[in-house]
Amino acid sequence: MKLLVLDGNSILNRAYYGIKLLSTKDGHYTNAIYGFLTTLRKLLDESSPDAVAVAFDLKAPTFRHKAYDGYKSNRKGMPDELAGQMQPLKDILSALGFRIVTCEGFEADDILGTLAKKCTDEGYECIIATGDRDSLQLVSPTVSVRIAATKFGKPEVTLYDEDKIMEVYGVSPKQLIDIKAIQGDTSDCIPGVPGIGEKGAKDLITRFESLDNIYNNIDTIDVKPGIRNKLIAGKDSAYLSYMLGTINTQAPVDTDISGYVPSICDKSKAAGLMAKYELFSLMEKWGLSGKDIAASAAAGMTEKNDRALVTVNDMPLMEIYEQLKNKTVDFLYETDGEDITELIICDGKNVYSANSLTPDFIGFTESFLKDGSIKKRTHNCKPVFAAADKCGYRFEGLVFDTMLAAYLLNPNAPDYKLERLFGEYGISPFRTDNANGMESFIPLTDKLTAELEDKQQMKLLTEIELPFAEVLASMENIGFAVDRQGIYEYGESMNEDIERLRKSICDQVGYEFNINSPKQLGTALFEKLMLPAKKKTKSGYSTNAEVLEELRNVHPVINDILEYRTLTKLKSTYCDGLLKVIHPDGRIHSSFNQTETRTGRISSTEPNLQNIPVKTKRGRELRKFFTAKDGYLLVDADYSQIELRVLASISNDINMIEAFKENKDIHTSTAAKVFDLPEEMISPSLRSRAKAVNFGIVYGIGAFSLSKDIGVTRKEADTYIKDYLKLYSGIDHYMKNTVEQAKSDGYVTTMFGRRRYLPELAASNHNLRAFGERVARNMPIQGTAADIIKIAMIKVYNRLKNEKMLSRLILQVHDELIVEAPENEAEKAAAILSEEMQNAVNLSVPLIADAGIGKTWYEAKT
DNA sequence: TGCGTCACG
DNA sequence: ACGTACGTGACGCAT
Repeated sequence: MKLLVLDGNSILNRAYYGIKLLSTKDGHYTNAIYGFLTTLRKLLDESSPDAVAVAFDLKAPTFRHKAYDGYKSNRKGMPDELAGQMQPLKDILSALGFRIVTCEGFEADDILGTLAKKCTDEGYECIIATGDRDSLQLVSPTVSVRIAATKFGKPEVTLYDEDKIMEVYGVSPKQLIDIKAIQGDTSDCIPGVPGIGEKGAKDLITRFESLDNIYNNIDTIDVKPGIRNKLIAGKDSAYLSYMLGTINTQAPVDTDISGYVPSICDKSKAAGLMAKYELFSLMEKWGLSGKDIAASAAAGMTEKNDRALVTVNDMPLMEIYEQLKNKTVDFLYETDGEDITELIICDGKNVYSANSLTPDFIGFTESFLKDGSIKKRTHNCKPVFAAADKCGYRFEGLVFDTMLAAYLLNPNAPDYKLERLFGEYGISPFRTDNANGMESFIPLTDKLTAELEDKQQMKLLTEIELPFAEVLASMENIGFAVDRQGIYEYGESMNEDIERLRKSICDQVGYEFNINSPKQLGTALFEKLMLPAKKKTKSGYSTNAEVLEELRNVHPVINDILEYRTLTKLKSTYCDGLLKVIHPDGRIHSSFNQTETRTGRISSTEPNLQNIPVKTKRGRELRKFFTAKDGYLLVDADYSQIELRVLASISNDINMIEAFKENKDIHTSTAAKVFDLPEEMISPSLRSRAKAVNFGIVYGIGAFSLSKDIGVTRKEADTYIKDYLKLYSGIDHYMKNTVEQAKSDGYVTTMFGRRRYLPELAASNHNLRAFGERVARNMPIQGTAADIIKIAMIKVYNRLKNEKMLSRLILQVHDELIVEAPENEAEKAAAILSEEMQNAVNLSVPLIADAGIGKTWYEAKT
């Protein structure tokens, strides 16, 4: 018989602090549960015990042995985010078949000790798993301790047997109590002998074996007089500490070890609970499947899945098409990145499948996709739009997309893979043939539809995200023409300068090193050259531009390093990086991700075309190599101050609305108000301070950061903010109101109903909560602006198609749109672009978007 | 793989 | 008492 005993509290604690906060979409924290269960799984796999007991402290304050007032009084209570995970964990453990042991008046440690002793008495093996080292004293030839920690989200277990303890501590397990009796332990309020610490205690016990030995021979042992005096003075404390430090082995718990053999796992209950807490990755590890979730439907926990679908084989594809006309269907597909290679279509009863080997597949696919009378629901529609676009027709009749729907319901999710969504929404995913893929997909679409309707987000899906996917697909297909030779030569032209700077820097430092390594650079600057180090990072000195900027006048090498950084960044990320992704057609086809950001913006990857340099002269040069193809021009328009205009509108602030209605320069206008000067008196420096405040407001602001940004004292920055919020009292009111609302709802929304859940607002950690409050203030602004430009893009895209123009949208950079237009269409495209951008939505302030035209991005950007 | 850094809105 | 503005992606280094 082999017993595994866990110290539940300490393992839960380690798991909590070892894994970043995870939470379900409705804000329930789950990181500690996750960590505990992965640790337990690892322990079971490693030691295959016959019986398992999980010991927990009871909530009530507990005292070991006789009451002692100071005992554990300085231990902080556990944070709410952890406390809330305790009961769900116990429920899951019970469902998995494990027995939980608690004991009034005794700590988990005592339960471990009691069960370990019983095992020893019975001749059983006992494995203790715990997060802290108090239990090491229990180790014996048949009792081992496994110290469990969670590092980087992964469980780590270290085995401590008698040899290992001797190796690490140089004493036997029992002597650890003697050491602790002298050394004390502040976290457990064990006083020890005042004045003797870890080293002294260890030395004494190594030499004299035990506390008793020391005190029995206190006058004769070979120690310094100071130590002897401290020992004599601390004798009572030492023996009290010995008692406090000794784990009780007589706790009144059930010591019938056979009673801890796990009972049969209640699979549906366990699966239901894991689904409830969205711990899908754990389910597989615990041998639970989608069937178990389905089984938990009986308990009302998850969706039941009892559709009977009929797989239809051998029907000619065109007959299938006839069958589908005017119906609403669900379909799933495969692509090779270019064409659609497989289609599985279900009309609610029959499942039809076809692939590129089926006769007439291409013709069927086109008929099916472009027939708007067939209403379609799918998962991840963008590649379908892209495939249709490549074949020269439009994909029509799309009414639902589970990927986009799930993103709208919760933009915080780790991904939107179908498999994960089946789990999250409690639907059996684990049957593999085509028809049964549908059996899962149909209830998923039904469930997501109901949730979107419940949250009034259906319009957001059908009027924004679905048509927007088509726009993105088109932009990806078209791509952005570049001057390959130009980029190459630009990159080559930097080589000399980079090498010159590298030499100069190494010369000045005095030895050769890799300037690209922040670690080596830190050593060179702050140890070799002895420059004053300002900030530190986790792994050493900080060497970022902000730090270096302050050292500019301290040493001439700094200038060279800053320039070296700029040039190598341009070379590696932009020249080398872009050259790698130019397609044979001479164009760059970035991917636009529609489900990546928490705010509703899109992101751009491989390459990222949303961060092409513009701020510095040298960087901006790169934009001369982003061009229109022969006979075409680029048309570029960007919104002026869209976020502040959105803020003015949603906060309904009269002063800011007024400023925008009069089409004033908002930063000058703000400066005039905050500094109480006429607008003509506003210097560039005052304007730029006001600009920083305006930005800060949008980001959720703090006086410290603002002062750092604009180089004034914290107090001054604080005054600016206060004055600002007094002047724009509507904004002040709106910000307070938004945070309050977010705290009661658990989420914030944009003007168009896009949501972001903010579990951070419930955190007890001050910084995390403050972060949540800033996000609450920022997301509705950034997100509404993102909604608006999406609407504008849909309008521009359709207008260009409807007017039978050859001009096409090719890029969006958050508040900027670029169209590639035939030379003779450019003026008209520019007019359409600014018109549709300005009229995309109706705010209580005007939206302004000015367009520019040029052969390159550099020229076209106004 | 995580970190530090830096490019953009 | 505590740390310090929102949202992204790519690169090179070090582990």
